[in-house]
Amino acid sequence: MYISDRVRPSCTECPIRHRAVCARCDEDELAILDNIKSYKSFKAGEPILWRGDELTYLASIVSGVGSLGKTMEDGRIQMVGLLFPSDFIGHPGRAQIEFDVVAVTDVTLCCFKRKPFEDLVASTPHVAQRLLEMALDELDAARDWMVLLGRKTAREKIATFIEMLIRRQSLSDPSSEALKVVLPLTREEIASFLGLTLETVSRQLGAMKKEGILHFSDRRQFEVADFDALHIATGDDADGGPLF
Amino acid sequence: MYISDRVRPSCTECPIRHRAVCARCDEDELAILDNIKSYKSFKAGEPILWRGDELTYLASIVSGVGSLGKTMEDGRIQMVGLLFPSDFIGHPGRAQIEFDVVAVTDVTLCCFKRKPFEDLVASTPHVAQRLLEMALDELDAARDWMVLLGRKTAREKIATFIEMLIRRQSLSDPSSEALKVVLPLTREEIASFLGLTLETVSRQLGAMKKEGILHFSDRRQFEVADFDALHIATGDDADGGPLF
DNA sequence: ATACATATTTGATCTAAATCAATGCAGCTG
DNA sequence: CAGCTGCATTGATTTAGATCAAATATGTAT
Repeated sequence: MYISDRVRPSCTECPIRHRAVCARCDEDELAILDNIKSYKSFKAGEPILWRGDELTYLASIVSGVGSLGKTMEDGRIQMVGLLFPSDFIGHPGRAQIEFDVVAVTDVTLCCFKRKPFEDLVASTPHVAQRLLEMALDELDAARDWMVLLGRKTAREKIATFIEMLIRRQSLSDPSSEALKVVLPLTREEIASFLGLTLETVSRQLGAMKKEGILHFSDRRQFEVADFDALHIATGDDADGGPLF
Repeated sequence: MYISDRVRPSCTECPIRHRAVCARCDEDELAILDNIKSYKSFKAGEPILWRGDELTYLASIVSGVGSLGKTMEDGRIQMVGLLFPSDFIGHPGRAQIEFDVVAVTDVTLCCFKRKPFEDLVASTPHVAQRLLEMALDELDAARDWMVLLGRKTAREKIATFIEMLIRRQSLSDPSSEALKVVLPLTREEIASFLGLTLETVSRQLGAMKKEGILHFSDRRQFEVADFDALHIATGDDADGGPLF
């Protein structure tokens, strides 16, 4: 199975502190980060930030899964990203956030005070470069997701989503059995992520179960029994770029 | 009408050289950039880069309009961005490009040799920071576009697209009459950008003409006669974030 | 002008997925 | 254990937009 080494190669380094950012930091820089950090926890379902909120902190996810999304005036929701451990929240250099951040499962964040963090970015070129790399990875991932939203069928969306979950799960826990998948999201949340409705998600998962591609042990837990069929169903070519 | 000052505020500065990157460069840095730059031109319709191409240059658009997109195995195409003057092509720190770049109109690029450009980024913190800002702007724009692709109706997509064009046109040419729009794209290209088919694009434009929202002087040129109606049709709230 | 290629419009039909509407199934709580 | 409450499935129906199919401009080359 294809696992990208391009997506946040540093995310298993520096496991205790703030993995995403500090990959190349020396002890002095780590000390600064430690000084301005604090941990915060959120229960599943709780909003973390709302569109337009003033950002006094930037944060990186320590544990749990969050979502980044936008709600339209009439209530339609589109998720634009899932936040896994080591993912970053907030833009250095921006005082506001443009999207809603919600805790999907219980979430723990490592928060950095914005002002001193930005000072560190300004005075430490390799941190700026690391953040640039991360932003560019996310930009590519967002664009791949645009292809999914604009052109893929329901089946292809679901298959792609499952492949992405597998990739992210084995990245954050390389010891885990690769083909056992735990869905952190409800059908409705999956639907908001894929630009579908919850019924369509349910039907497609049901169909893939009936076809023997997935073996469910529970409504939120299954094993991929036929990875080739799953991959073919994504509509991507063999080495299709990594999504998230 | 709402014009964002967040989108590339520097794009009218430094008009002769390479506006996007050099906003804060001093004369020495500009000299380095001048040294490693060269101009290249492409005719409308020509491919500029293909997915997987080795990048020996990074570039910024001087004139014309380009597109960034991905083609699926079976030929389905999704554009993931339009490239206007001052937009940047290629990721510093990446040897390959993940998307197809095509000249939509005749295009002139200002190309920088990759290696020395990356050296400049590494040794010049404010350039890295500028690139980070640009990447984060594009990331927000890409995410807003995900909302469009995942949740908006055909009508909303078209209206949003026209608003975006107005914004970009008046950014690159503030003297232009804001509500006169020249479509640089064919119906088919608009469709690939919006996740629609060309017939649907044609029908929606036709309907907006009949409803008096747009006055066409030519198939590729029209005036927005009723901006409020257009904005309402986007489905965004009043101060809806800037798209591209 | 004539012919040809390329965009565009317009109409008729089809279909994937949305919507509407129950019903089923866990995990909790009292 | 009975009764909620919040997911999840399943079925019937509708519909926005895709697909299929001409017809009509527009532009360019001969």
